This record gives sequence, C-alpha cells and structure tokens, in this order.
Amino acid sequence: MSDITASSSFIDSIILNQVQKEAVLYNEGPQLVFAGAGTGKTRVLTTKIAYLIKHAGMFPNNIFAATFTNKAAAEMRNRVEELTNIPCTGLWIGTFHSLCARILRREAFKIGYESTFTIYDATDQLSLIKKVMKELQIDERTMQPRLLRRMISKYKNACIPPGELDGAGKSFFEREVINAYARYQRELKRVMAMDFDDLLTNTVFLFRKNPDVLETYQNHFRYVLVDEYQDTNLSQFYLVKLLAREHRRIFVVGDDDQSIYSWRGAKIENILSFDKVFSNTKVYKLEQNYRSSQAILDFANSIISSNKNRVEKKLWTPLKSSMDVVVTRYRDDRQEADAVAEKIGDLSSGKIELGDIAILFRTNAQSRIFEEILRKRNINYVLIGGTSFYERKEVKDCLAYLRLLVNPLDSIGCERIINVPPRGIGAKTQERLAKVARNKEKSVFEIVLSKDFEVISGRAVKGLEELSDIFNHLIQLKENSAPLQDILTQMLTETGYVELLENEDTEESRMRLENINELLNALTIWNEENPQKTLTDFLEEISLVSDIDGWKQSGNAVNLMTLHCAKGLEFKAIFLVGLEDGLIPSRQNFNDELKLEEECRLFYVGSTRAQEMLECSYVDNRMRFGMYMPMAPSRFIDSVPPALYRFVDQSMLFTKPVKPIRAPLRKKQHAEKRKNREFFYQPFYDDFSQETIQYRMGQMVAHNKYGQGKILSISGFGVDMRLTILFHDGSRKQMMAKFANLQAL
DNA sequence: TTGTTTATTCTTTTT
DNA sequence: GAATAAACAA
Repeated sequence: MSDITASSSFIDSIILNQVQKEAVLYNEGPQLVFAGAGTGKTRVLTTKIAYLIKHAGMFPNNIFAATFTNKAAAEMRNRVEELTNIPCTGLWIGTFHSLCARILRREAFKIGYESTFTIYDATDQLSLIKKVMKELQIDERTMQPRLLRRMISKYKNACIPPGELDGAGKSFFEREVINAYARYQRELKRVMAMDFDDLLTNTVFLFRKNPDVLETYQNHFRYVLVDEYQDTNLSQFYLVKLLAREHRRIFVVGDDDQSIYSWRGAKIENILSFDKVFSNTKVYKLEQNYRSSQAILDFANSIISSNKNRVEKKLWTPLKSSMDVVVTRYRDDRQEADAVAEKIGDLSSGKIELGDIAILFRTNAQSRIFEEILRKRNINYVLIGGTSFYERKEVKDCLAYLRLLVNPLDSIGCERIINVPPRGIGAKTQERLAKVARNKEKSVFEIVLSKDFEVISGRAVKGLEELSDIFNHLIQLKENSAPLQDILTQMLTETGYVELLENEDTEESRMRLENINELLNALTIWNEENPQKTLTDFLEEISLVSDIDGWKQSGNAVNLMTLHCAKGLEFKAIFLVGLEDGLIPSRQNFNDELKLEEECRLFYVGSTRAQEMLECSYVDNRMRFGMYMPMAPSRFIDSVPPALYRFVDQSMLFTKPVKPIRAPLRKKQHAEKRKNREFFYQPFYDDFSQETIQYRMGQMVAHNKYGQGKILSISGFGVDMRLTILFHDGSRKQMMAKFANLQAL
C-alpha cells in the first residue's frame, strides 16, 4: 500500500522534519504520535490525510477523522483539498459529536428514534432533569440538579446504560441517582431527544447491538484518525476501537501534557495506554517546537516538569535570542486590567497587531473587567466564549419554535415557548394540559395543536387557541416548503414577539431585536448556501457549534478567552492573567492531586500559546462575588526558578489587609459589600484619561519642600487632579498634581 | 396570572 | 455584580 517512490515527490513538496515524515509515510498499523505544543501536529495530520487520498488509494469518503472543534475540522478539510487538489466534501472530518450525529441520523430507527430527533444542550438537559426530579419527588435541596447531571454524564461517558446499574448494596443517594438516570433516559426517548453525551454513547450502543451495522461502518471507514487524543473520553475510545479493531488502520495524535478536560470525562489513560490496547503500535515523539521563543519554552518546560504522571519530553527550538518572560504583581484586578490594556495599546502602536495578542484567563467571569477597560481605552477586542449567541433567551425562544416544527414531542421546547410571549397560560393550566396529554398518550404540544383541551378555563383557552392557530399556520408554511426565514418571520409577527420588544424600547430590548435579526440573517444565508439541507440540519449545526468555531483571527481586535478555549491556538503576545491560587489552580481542585496536575497543565497550555511574548500576572486583591478577596500568587509560579522570568512588582504600597467577608451575612450582606468596596478605595480609576495614572492612593511620594509623604486621596483628573498628602511632619496638604512636582518613591 | 421587588446562589473549565 | 429563584402585590 505504501509506495515510497510514488509518495516521496508529494511528501518532499511539504516541509516536514524526519519524525513527521516517518509518521506520515508509515502505513502498516496503529500509530501514536506524541506531539508537544507547537510541534506541527496539524501539519502531520493534514499531510497524512492528503497522503492517504493521493497515494494510498482512498476516497475522502472512506476516512474518519475526529477533531476537537468544527473550526479545526474546516481548516483541515481546506488544507487537505489544497494539498491533493481533490474536493473533500465527502471526508468524514468533524468533532466526535457531529460525526456521531451524522451516523445516528442515518441509523436512528435502529435504536428507536426517528432521524429528526432533537439535540438537547446543557440547559435543556437541566430542565429535563429538574422535571424528572419533580416527578420522582427528589428535593432540589437534597440533590442539586447540576450534581445529578454530572453523575448521569459520568455513567454515560463510561457507556453504562441505567439497565446495567444495580442499586443493591449502594447508598441511598446513589440509588436515587440511578433511579433518576433511568427515568431521565426514558423521558429523553419519549420526547425524541438526545443530549450531548447520548450522541456518543448511542452510537456505541448502536454498534454493540447491531454487528451488521458495525461491520458496514468498519468496512466503510478504511482509516481512522483522531486529533487531541489526550482529551478523548471512554465512549470516544470505545467508538474508535470498534471502528478500527479489525483493520487496525488507526492514527492518533495528542499530548498528555495538554490534557485539560478530565472534568468532562476525558481519560488521559487513553493516550498513555494506547500502545497496550493496540499491539505493535508505532510511537513517535515530536519535540521540535516551531512556535515559541527559547525563553518561553524554558519557562513552559519548567512548569510542566513538576508533574509526575507524564511521558517525559522536552520542547526545544533552534531559535536563540528572545524576550524575557515577565511575571507582574498588581494590587487588584482593576489595576491588572488597566496595565494590561495600556501595554496592549503600546504593543499595537509598534509592530504587533491587536489580532496577534490574546488575554487568557481561567474563568469567564474574569473577562468583564477587561472588556470594560478596553472599551474605555478604545481598544478593539473580541470575546470568545462566555454566553454564546445561541444561548441568548430570545434566540433560544426562536429556536424552540423551530424545534417544535421538526419534533412535536419536544416537551422542553414546548414548555419554553408555550407562554412566551405571555398569553395567559400559567403554571396551573400547564399542569392540567400535562394531565390531559398523559391520559391521551400524546404530547402537550400535540394536544395544543388539536385544540383538544377539555377541562380548561375560558381565559386560558383563548391563549391556547391562539397558539394553536399560529403553529398550524407555521406547519402549513413548512409543508409548502416556504424558506425557513419566512417561517421564523411569520412566527415573530404572529406571536407578537417583535411587537412586544419594540414597545418595550429599552437598551436591552433593542439588543434582543438585533440578535433576532442576526438569527434571521444567519438563517437566510445558511439557506442559500445549503439549499438541499433541512431545518433539522440547521438545528443540529447550531447546537453543535463551539464558541471558537465562528472566530477567525482578525488583525484589529485583541482576543479574550479562557485557557481552555485557547487550546490549539497561537499568538505573538500572550497576557496570562489571574495567576493566583484559587483560580489557577482552582480552589475546588486543591485537595485532589490529579486535578492539581491538570491545573498545572492548563497553565502550561496557556504559556505555550505564546510565540514571542509572554506576560503572566497575579493580583493581591480580586473582586469576586461582588466583593474584594485577598489572593495569593499561584503555587505553580513558585515552582519555576526565578532565573527563568523577570519579576515586576506594581502593587505599590497600598497593602492594607482586607478581611474576606463570606457567607453567613444574609441581611447585612448588601451593606457589608458596600462597606467593603468603600473601605477599599474611591473610584479614581473611573475617570482616568490616558496619561494621568501616575498617582495612586497610598503611594509614597517626595516633595522638594515638604519632604516625604503619603497620598491620602485623589480628586479630579487630568490637569485638574488634586492630591491630599499626609507628610511625615504630620501636616496635611492639598495640592494640584500638575504643579506639585512630586517624585514617586 | 402577571410583573415587580427581594433573596439567594454563583464561578471553574465546554462538545 | 449578575443571574436566577422565591415572594409578593395588583
């Protein structure tokens, strides 16, 4: 199969190092590539696929390649097309979730679904779990719905259906979980929906229960490739094994040092024991880094070297001279954000574009202060992640209407919109409807459609009939294959959704209208680009998009994202902020050795995103839950030898201890929060104009007549800034900043 | 039944 | 400080 003479011409046209080349050309069995950060992993993968198509006689259609995001998949598809000059629309490349969805749509009836099944996102999932809990009379105070969701997800990740779980001998709590899990799965099937985990596990179940189906796919997928293999979970492992166990043409790439998704069920063991599962695996190690400067690599290597559970490797680069890695200490998150913004301003007036810069943080909540300050300084930014477009209330409402047109059994969707906009169908009415539906063995939505309400009071009937008429009209439009955007527009006008928002006329309502318009646009464009696809396809695509998918690196905006989101990306300059104990590592992982190591890897992943410049920072005090909390620098920075970075202290002299004010305050909480904030300092940051931030409260200064003193307060700004200073002789003076001619100490 | 105010929780990270 | 749940008035 591998014709080296024929292939070498093609391979030679692509620049690959020796190891990369060997990995691409070898074709005799399972392969595992350990690819450190920035070692050209994507290049190897795309070249491998191109090689298979061009020289190993495979059709794009016969290749199954799982990536971590749809964005990565799209880029790789393009790259392969460039390399081969062969259209690759047939190539099975995508996230595990989308690949599985594709398989499940075809084979749905074999596992008791129709091909139009609905995909439930995390929010829908939680709604259904709450509903199940109510039915089972499980108190939300004894078991948090989120916890139950996590437990269920755990079972699913391991591909254990509720039927295989035995409650005997288990704790009461566990029995309740199993019970709820069983009920939840039954409900999902009843409403013809699958959650994210189901997409993977149901595919595995499909193959396990139908050997003939499995065989078809085994024969069809002649090569199986997996990117980011360190972040696959058990069900993904089973899937890959099922597909590849006969022909053993499997190629996986990953880096155990970049495994950061164990909380989502990822098993680092998958990569560490791959060669034991697939015998005679060829193992490759890519260690030459093509991304970062030597200083950054030294720093990163040092971070990761303190982890015990890893395959030893060390990144290196032939590049020599480089900028120091900087670690900066700030007083608080506001100062941190402000200083970072200022540095970004400086950088972007030099040779680095805004788009080459990223601010990375641990939690989404940290983004807000950066947004605020970047806006104030008129620096363009893009925030990747956070609450995505498709999670907005108004967008989800629209989608719920559309979902019901495809799947009238979708009870969560129905509950969402039955009284939105308000049409007098409250909790009582919905309860009664549910009863009627149960008696007639139909879904609530079907009852509404057929206007078969029975015992419902006059007021509610009016609203229900209205809804019924609207939907019957929409269904008619759909059957006449009206364009999707027309159906949505119709819905928006007939329900009065738009009218309601227009009448509200607030900043928020205008924004919602804008979002709805954006959705309409997206729908129109999608419709034009995919004339043969259906509403089901559209709904699937948007439920499986990741935050990063829509993003493309643009020249004129700083990128803000979480460390997790940054995986696989690179930037010339990185600001890794909030490097504090409790954040990195997260407080919740303090007491777990393995999770601490994962937090360390997260820091490593963040650092290795940088090409030329890496600046980390931590603060002494951070606003969390609406109040200031004292913070300590991350333990991970302590383990790095000081020689590997340059330390800068910007925290100044304002070091009053701050008491953490926590939980049992209840009624006094509000007042306490305010006090906490006032105690901290007045908002002198609020009106900084670019160049006047040289004075800070508590700062020590020297005056050439009065000697040393401490700044007590600052008022005004710019040329009007006045300082109140307490001098060492006990005198208190107020002076204009611009005339005082002070020296900072 | 609806819209308003008040209390409470929430922060890891995401397909 | 924001989002959500609960409590309340109209």
